[in-house]
Amino acid sequence: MRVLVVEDERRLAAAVKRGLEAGGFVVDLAHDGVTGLHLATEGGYDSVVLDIMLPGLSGYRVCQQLRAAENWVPVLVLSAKDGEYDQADALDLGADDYLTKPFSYVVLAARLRALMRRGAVPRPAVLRSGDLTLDPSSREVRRGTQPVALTAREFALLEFLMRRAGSVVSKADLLSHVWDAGDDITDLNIVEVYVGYLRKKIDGPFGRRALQTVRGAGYRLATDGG
Amino acid sequence: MRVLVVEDERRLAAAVKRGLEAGGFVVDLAHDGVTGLHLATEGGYDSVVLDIMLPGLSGYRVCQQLRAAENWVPVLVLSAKDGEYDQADALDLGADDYLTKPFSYVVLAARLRALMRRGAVPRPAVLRSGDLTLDPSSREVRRGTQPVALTAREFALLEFLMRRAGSVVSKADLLSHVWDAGDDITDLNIVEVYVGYLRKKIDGPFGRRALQTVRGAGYRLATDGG
DNA sequence: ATGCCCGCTGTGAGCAGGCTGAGAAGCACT
DNA sequence: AGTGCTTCTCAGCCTGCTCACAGCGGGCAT
Repeated sequence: MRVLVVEDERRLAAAVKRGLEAGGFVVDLAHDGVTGLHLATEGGYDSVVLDIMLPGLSGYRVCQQLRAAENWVPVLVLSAKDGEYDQADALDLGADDYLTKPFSYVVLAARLRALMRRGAVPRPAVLRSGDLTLDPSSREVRRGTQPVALTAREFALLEFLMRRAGSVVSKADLLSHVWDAGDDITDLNIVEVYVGYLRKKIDGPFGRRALQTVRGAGYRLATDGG
Repeated sequence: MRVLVVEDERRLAAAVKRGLEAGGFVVDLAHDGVTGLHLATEGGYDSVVLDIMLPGLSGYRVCQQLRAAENWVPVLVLSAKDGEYDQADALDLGADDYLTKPFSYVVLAARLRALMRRGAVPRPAVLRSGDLTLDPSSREVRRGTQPVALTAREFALLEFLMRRAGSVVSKADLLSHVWDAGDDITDLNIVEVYVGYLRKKIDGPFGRRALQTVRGAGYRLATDGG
């Protein structure tokens, strides 16, 4: 099993290499994002371990570009514990698993094996929940074949919910991810307002309820689109 | 397998030649764009390695002219790591792969082999969206059979949009790709102005809207030409 | 049954994003 | 120098998005 490890801190990289080799992997190293991306695109790896903080091209970008090039090699992202990014962001960008530093090589190896067992699973470029589809690149949303016109904010909200379809997302989460965290907006009502707008547009006038309220917890987008 | 390497820096060119010959390729060198273009047009190569920064005729122009002459030999473009151009530009102009310096000869050789395995893939010489056509080599644009006269800037803008027809392109992207990145132009209004010019020319006076505004995101050229 | 939250929605102000007309500056060609 | 075209800046306008607010209603606990 060949693994590519992309990590700029040389000592850590070497340690990971040794750790994984001890676990029976064949390991190649890259010390910056650009090299990493090229080696990964080159193909031939069964999985890629990707640091987020990289000089030049960040791990996120690497992952994003890999997926954009339709390369579905399993990617495990490493991040510093106190990083500004979180798991959700990494998974959104097409990573398959996530580990915060410091971590144990045993755990890393085990997760890699799990990923590889699953193999390279293509993720469609378009999000789908039942007959509701959202294409991030063209910014088009359809209910069945019927196009749905959304404003920028509504679109961002729906995209976020669809990426987490099936799980409950709290209003605070939505506020911080869809409304640019760090702003001094704290009134959660705005989320309720936009959920209302969205419902009007994606659930027909009758009864459908793709976007469910989970009282006291948040909202959940039905995986079957309502 | 015969490869033409076009690279003005003699030492690097010689090194690449040695590296590829070690990998079993037969290598010819050209040290400037004009010679490179002649040798490549001459034919007989299974692939071409093309530096971007070349005296006289840039690698981009060489590639463009090759394709305009319906020569579909696989082209791999080399660029300096900090170059102002990016992968997308190279691929847009008809290159088949892209590598930033510094690179390893092993990787270069592997990629060339992959390219040759794929062989020469003709790309349509003319871009089309519905009844809107744009021919990059003759610089002609037609709506149906009706020719449309565009200025240089309008043409560049339309070409860029047509290469990404169906996806939303942000104004910032347009600004950096159509208006020569690196300039200190930051006022996005110029994009709006040119979109206006373009619409006047490619959408008739009535209702057509090939070039859609996606508020808060950018513009999208309809794949069916409006 | 009652009261209290929590969530929903109608209203309207403010404003950002996008469009356009006018015109200045630059360039090519005569 | 004159003409015509292209490129770009600027300011004003308009649309409709975004958001705060306040009142309403339904569910839940007591």
